[in-house]
Amino acid sequence: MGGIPACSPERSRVPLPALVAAEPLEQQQARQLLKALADPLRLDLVQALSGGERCVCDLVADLNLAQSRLSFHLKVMREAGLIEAREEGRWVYYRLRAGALEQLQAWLSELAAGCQAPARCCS
Amino acid sequence: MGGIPACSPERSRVPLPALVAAEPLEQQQARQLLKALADPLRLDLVQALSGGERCVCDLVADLNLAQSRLSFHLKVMREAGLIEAREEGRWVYYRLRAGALEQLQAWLSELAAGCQAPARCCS
DNA sequence: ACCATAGATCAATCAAAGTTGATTGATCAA
DNA sequence: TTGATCAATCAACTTTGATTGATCTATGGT
Repeated sequence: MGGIPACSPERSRVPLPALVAAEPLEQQQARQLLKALADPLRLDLVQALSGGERCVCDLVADLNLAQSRLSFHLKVMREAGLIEAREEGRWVYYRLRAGALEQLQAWLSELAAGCQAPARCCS
Repeated sequence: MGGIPACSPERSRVPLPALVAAEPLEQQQARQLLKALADPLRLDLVQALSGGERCVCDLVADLNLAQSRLSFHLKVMREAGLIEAREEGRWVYYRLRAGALEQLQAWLSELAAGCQAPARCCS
């Protein structure tokens, strides 16, 4: 039919930013990951995904929440690089990015390294 | 003069909640820690404290921010158990709680453990 | 072609966090 | 005692983030 399909902005399952391999975390990336984790619902999602990949419709059913709400939070997590998606037919499966978790651990580890130094006396 | 001093609510340097030893993190505690970390200014603070204890006046000067603003964020971090304070004369020194960082690492580690399981097919 | 389902997006609303400036209590030095 | 400095708190305001319901595109079955 007529009309050029052009770009279809809907269902835009693009890879998205995503973190690069096992590089040490930039502060900005760390912040996004932490923010993606620092929400009650998203923590429930992380928990649900900690056993392995799940599709959206499962998550909607298991956690008993509005689909648009879930979609919103998945997007936040995806954009932070905390999870990634895989499409299969009309379903989308999400899983945690183990690499992101490892990067965060490494980042925390560095913080902990020198934090016990005695105070420089002020004034 | 007259009047009972009673309790002085100002400068209430109480220990505050704080986490217990090296117990595994409850979801609620993890969330508080993550939220305490997931803010640009607080990340700068964490960075500043990662080299060791610092007093508030130093932090105000180094990061060049309003004192009340700093105080607000220190409180958030303190209540999350991410940092702890030590008073000395009219100064207050803050430091990162290494234990909290370790707990978070352990928590992340558990998440990463099983997250690579293949999808259960839905529908 | 038609309809049902999966899932993303948008606009509007509402709630939670952060910012600012002023004030207050403590502590210390002169 | 006076005055300066440190740091916590409060109230008013602004900004950010989450929720809701509606809409829209894909996909797949009939």
